[in-house]
Amino acid sequence: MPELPEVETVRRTLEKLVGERITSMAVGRKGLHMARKPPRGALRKLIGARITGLRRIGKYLLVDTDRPQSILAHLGMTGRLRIHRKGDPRANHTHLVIGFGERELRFVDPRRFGQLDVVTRPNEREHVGLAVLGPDPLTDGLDTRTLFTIAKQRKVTLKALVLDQGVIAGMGNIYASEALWRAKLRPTTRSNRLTSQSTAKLAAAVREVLSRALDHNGTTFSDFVDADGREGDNEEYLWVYGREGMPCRRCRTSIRKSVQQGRATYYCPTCQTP
DNA sequence: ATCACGACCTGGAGGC
DNA sequence: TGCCTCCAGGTCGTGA
Repeated sequence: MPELPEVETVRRTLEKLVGERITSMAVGRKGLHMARKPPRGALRKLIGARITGLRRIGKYLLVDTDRPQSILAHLGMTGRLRIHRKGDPRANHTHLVIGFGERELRFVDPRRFGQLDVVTRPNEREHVGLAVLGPDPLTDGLDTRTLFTIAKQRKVTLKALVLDQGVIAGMGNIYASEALWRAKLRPTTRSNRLTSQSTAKLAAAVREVLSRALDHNGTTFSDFVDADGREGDNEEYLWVYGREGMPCRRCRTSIRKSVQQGRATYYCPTCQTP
């Protein structure tokens, strides 16, 4: 579900929590899979703290408090962070409930691929998930020269290159297909074969695809919603993802689907040249 | 060192 | 209706 535009959409709808004081903290007993279990003790110590800001780094969200600690969240595939009223029925797979008087922020994740942790500022970047992240295209920009240098050093497919969080933080499977279509590049092409011109196109395409999706509040393919429960509108603007057999929006060729590294890739066999 | 693959989970959709 | 198989926005550990 959540790639950079979706996580940023959630971040924006969570900003209304700034200034609120944490009055309760309930940690589910079933752990999340990735990182170890959410640190129950460290989370409970934040009762009484006040929210001072919401940040996003790649696909990670940071809930800053007026203490040195921040809550770190990653939504994995099916994670949701939503604001509820205290009495609302609690969904299955609710892993964390942060109370703010009459309101609650709930983290729900059926597949349990998400992550929850507590990090200490200003060393939050030492967290294993954040330490490896490359530039975030929307906050750091995406420098063509840097991307070109990395591409030349490696022989991964372009699909794998743009999905690598150490290369572009925040890219995911939907927008990887979208960006490569936009840049007219074949997903199976090896990164070391990129020219500086095509790298520039790719960098521009990445920025464009992500900011456009953000303008539409993200893509709801099956179940993404923001913190207020609203779906994103970007699905109807997708160029290739999920459009197998439908005409390419540039050249009318039938869009193809293939599987790369176990993940669906969509591309146009005519205008995305190998 | 680099790369591709399977594992980790649950639930929804579609076939029979 | 019910059972089975397949598929899913992410990341990490393994083995080649």
